[in-house]
Amino acid sequence: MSVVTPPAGSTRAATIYDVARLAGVSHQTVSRVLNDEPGTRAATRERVRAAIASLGYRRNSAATALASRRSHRLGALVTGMLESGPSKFIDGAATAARQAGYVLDIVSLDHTGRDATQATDLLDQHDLAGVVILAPSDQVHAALATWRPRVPVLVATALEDDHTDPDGHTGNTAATRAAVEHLLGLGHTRIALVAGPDHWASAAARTHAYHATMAAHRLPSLPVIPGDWSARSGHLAGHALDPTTTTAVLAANDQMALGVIRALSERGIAVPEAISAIGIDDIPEAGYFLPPLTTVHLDFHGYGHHAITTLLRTIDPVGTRPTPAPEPPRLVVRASTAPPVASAATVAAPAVR
Amino acid sequence: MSVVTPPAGSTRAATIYDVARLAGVSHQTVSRVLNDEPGTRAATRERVRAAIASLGYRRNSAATALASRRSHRLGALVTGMLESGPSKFIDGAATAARQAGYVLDIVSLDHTGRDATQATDLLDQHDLAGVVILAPSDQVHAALATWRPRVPVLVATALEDDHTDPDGHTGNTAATRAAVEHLLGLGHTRIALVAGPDHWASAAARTHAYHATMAAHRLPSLPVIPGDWSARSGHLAGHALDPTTTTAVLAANDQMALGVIRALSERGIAVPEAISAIGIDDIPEAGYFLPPLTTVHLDFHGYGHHAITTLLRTIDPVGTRPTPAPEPPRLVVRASTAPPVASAATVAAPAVR
DNA sequence: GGCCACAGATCCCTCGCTAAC
DNA sequence: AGTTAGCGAGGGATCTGTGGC
Repeated sequence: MSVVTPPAGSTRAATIYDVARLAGVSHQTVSRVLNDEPGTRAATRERVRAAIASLGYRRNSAATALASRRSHRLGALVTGMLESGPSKFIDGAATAARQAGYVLDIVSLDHTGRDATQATDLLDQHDLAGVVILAPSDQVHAALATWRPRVPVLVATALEDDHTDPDGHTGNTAATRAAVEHLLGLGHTRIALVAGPDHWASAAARTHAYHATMAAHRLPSLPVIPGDWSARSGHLAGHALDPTTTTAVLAANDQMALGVIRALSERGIAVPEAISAIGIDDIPEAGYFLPPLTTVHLDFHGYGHHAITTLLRTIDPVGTRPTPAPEPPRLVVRASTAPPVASAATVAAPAVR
Repeated sequence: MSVVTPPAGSTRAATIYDVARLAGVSHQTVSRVLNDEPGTRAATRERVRAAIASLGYRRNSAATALASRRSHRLGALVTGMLESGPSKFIDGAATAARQAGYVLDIVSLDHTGRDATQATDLLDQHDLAGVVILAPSDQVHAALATWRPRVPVLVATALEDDHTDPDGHTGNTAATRAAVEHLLGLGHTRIALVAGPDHWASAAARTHAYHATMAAHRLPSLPVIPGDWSARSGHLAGHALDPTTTTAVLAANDQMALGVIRALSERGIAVPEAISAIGIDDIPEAGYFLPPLTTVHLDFHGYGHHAITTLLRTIDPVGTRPTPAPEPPRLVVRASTAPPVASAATVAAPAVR
């Protein structure tokens, strides 16, 4: 891990004036060539291009930004980068940004929203063309409420999106519904939820969707078992589960589902024979759990990509290519779910076989 | 997922000239106050501060960068953001950058090094103070070979680091050695390796360390089983394993270890009773696998943090606080490893009990 | 009253580029 | 196609006021 510093006496970087002199044109002509503006003869353009190449000229984006009052930088205010969802989102966003010739400035924030002011200061300061906020927490929302950004802002995973929009923009609602209905379809009626942390918007959306789906099928929700996305919290939840009143568990993400399965295994409760377990997200490892986890695939990479292109479209309506829509949530049935056994567990509903 | 655009007629952002007029001083005085330079009376300074606050002034970083030829931006050229290691590394890096008042510009690159030129162009262009490269692949290295950056560059996870430095800066060597020696200590001698993709520097380092550690103990290496970091490839590897000549498996990361364990379970081979399995990385889920995975914890977050502060120290030797060193790799013994059974498996070495 | 030293504030030019003429 | 004038800041030289002798 060593730092390589460029040679100290390295010559000053070339400017458009240097290029202009070498090509025998005015600096404005160089500017025109750089920006693909009309008004230069093909021959001139070629001469300029050659000069650019021979000098190794790179445009100075600070000067460009200053003069044009535009920049090719996008900000991303991010919470929970370590979670698999957010990190895939960022990857998709960074990729989309780069494809469009932008860089993504990452400003990470913890979920408490502490230092939110410092973060928004940074964003305000660094002349960005737009900002994507992936701040799934209420507290971050609150901390950001007073912020008056000067550039277009896209808030991904906002609470309201998922509650009001039946399609669930970030897929939370649709994914949760798919999971619950899969269990319902197998014949389960006593379905427990291990929820994500309340203050995360997507956790709240999933919890909400669980209740809504159960209600839509005229089934009572079971008391929600709280979790914090981690396998550890799923493990705790799995120990708290009452196998006499529950035949299936929906964990709000795959990591918690893993913890639940391990807890049940410790208690000698077989999955899926005694209790079915299902997750949400479809992390790459989910298919290799014991048993392989039934879950709902979510296209976080696509959401990130889509967020950036959506943002870019309002910044630069003409220059932005249409973006492929993210894939809708997709149920992936593996081996952790099965029909309930006709046993004491099915207290309320008559056993159907 | 909607874009909020600031009111169209929003007033032009305040400049230092506006601040100066309001405070009744020259713009240069404002500049001094902004940069905490000496030479302003306390009373004047307060007046300027008040004007700044009342106008909501934010300095324009493009103008600052242009005029001062310095920026508060760091670039990160990143490959494999989806892997858990890199994403933690970036989180640590982004946090460290923000603490130092910098933002991290992420430019993501796929591991083939395709588009490397466009990526380095982006980096060259965006007047950065320095660049961190987390490009663990040979191909990226090759693509970058022709790049002559103008700013200090820190290459994390370079091949040579791990091979020449016994401490293994990124922990690969030390972690691998710890894993192998743990198995050795349990009495295993027939230890197989499921390797990461060759072209990743850290995979190569781990493979190298495996051979070196075996050799140091005068034990033959077993043929290396190739993998690609994924649980899927671990699963394939687990099926390829010969249980008659192998008593333990080291997987180069935890995901592959998961796949191996699942494959062995499918084949009716008990872990750890028949074959021990160990991973590297200690992902948060590792403790909840069945059985809980013995692995080596790696402080990726710390590496990222450390990379940035190391880079900043060469950029701004005085202004950078000393950084806490990343934690060294640490063996985490859980339940997937056990002494070998005295059976046919121990062909070469006499069974020790 | 004149001279100097010096902090405190100002003036002008510059950075590299875009935009209007 | 070229000329000229900014964009918003920083850097150094320069001016102003104060106090000491």
